[in-house]
Amino acid sequence: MKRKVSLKDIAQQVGVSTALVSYVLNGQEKEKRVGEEIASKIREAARALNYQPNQIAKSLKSGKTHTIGLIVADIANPFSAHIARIIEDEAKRHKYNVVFGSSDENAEKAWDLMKVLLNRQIDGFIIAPAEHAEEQVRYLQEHHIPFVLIDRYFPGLPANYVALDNYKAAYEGVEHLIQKGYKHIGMINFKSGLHHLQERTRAYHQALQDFNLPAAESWCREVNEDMLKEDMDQHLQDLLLSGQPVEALFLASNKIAIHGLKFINEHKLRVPEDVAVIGFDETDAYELFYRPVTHIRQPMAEIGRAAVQALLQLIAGNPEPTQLNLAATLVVKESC
Amino acid sequence: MKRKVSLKDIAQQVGVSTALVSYVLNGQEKEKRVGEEIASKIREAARALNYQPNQIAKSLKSGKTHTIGLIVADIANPFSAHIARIIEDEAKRHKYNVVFGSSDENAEKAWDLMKVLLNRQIDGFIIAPAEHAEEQVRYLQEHHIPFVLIDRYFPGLPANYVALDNYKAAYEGVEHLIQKGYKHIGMINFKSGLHHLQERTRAYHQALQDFNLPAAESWCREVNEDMLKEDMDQHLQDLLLSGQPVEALFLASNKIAIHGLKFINEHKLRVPEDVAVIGFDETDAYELFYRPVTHIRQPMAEIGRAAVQALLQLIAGNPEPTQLNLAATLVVKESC
DNA sequence: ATATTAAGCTTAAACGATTAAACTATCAAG
DNA sequence: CTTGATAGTTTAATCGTTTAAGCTTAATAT
Repeated sequence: MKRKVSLKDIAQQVGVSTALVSYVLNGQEKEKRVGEEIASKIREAARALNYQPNQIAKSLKSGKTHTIGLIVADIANPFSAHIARIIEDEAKRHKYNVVFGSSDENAEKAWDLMKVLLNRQIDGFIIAPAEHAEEQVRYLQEHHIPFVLIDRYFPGLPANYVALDNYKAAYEGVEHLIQKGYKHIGMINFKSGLHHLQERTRAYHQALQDFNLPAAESWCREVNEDMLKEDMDQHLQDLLLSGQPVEALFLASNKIAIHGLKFINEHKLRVPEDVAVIGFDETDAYELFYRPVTHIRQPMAEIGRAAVQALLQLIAGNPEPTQLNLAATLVVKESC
Repeated sequence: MKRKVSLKDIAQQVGVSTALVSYVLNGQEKEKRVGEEIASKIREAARALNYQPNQIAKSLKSGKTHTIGLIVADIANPFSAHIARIIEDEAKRHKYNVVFGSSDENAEKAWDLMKVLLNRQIDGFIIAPAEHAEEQVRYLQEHHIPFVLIDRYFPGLPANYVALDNYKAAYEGVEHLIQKGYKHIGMINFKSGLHHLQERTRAYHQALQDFNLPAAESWCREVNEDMLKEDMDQHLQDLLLSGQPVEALFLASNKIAIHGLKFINEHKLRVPEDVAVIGFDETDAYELFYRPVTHIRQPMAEIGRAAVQALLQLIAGNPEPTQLNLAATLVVKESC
């Protein structure tokens, strides 16, 4: 790589010290009263040499990198990709960059990633924490490193977060099924200690109870992320093809829903006649399924923007707590 | 943020110079013959203080950041997200990090991004170039900045790239339709000057000609990326619902295919009876459509890995040219 | 006894920028 | 003719590392 043009080169060319060059190029010529003539010579030379400041050097001096570290749960999930993009855009609006990592729902990997990003002196974090990532959160707090959690948080561990009101969102979803007249309602969720997922299950149970509907334990199933297909097939078999199939199914995430819809296709079940479906999050699949799927949509743009804004506040030294549980939207289509 | 522990702190604690600390922590104690005792004291102190080297300072010194700049065309497209993830993983295997940007198919934005990343002293680029990005490529060449193009390249502009053999891939797709007995075959592609897209159209025409099939100009349509829905609806209306509809449709990208499938759903057309479909790239949609969609799959993992490996070669100073046109796989399902 | 070598450590410059402090020249006021 | 202010510039330290070169001290060879 051709050696880059530095302040020194400009200084030499114009015949001044690097200090002057720095002042001029940072628009401090007034405060530091740099001579008109010299100033324009410097600007001229900078342009001629196509000077590009070395951000590494700048960062070393200032301790600021104007960079946000983003750790998402699984970049292969469109949810993560979408929110990453929003965060990138919002950050860019504020002249911040984003560097990325995916923890793949693995606290260990998330920890490594955090270390790597910290060594790169990022100014703060936006993190979708994995299960068992409490220690990580505490580390950040103890070291006074600005961060905002998104999508998930740990109820026992006060921290800034921007998330969904998962209980309310799920409740409304189940309520919708109930109002449509379904009585035997099943649910599939991830088996996970993550609070935001548990809230969805809690809402499901509560809604059934509030409306005095029958609730069999066997109607609420949990699948392992790492053997999703096998688990899904097993549970769907039980729920949909057994002697007493459920009439409606609440699928508590986009990945779960995708598998569910595939299963339904494969077994030529009719939606909503054989089984009504309601999904969570977004995926092309919902619109593309032969009967577009009613689903619970998260306010992605709001989450992303609020997270960036909260983080930048923190970085600026403004410790206003941000703890948002935003509302979801029920998108009614034809699947129930 | 609490001030971080530096080499100096360790040096002070142990009572030696920073040089020794640096040697020990970089495993040069043998070459630089550091005393056994001191060395272990240094390691001890480093652990006790939880020393994390400041990568910014390291980079400033070495001129290396161990970071690859990745510019994808549109991070919202699963194609980009997927390849980004593969590149990230592969880079990580080689102890490299990846910083990201999305050009949103806009050469201007790509240029800005490149400047930003360059100022951060990334060691090299992997770029999916936007249309009209030739100047950018030339800039990189002139400045001897290591880079590898992916997915697309400019035929007139020799550069390293890892891409698909789009002509062959598309030809095989159309050939498949022909062998299935379809005679009136339409195609929808993006209106774009990008070579890789044009190759798909060229293959379509050539295949029809080679097999002596009728080819009406009006069967090959082009849509604008920025008004995709409107254009698609218009053309699909013409192709599928006119007096003389086509029997089969080659949809030349995942986004185009998704819109196409939605249209087909909305208008209750039967696949493949009313219209056979073949898609390009990957999307959940293909598996999820009520009749799983035959499609042309790109070897994502190979592309990503080859690109990283080629780039690291370049960075290491090894100027072997890499110009790969990899083969696609025809994934046969039930849509034709 | 003297030179040589090796071991074990420190010094200081360098990377590229920022910035407080010092310096010089010019001019005005007392 | 001082003194002081002002404008315009340079000097040098600093951020946290790396690393060539230099410095001791002790051991070994001649």
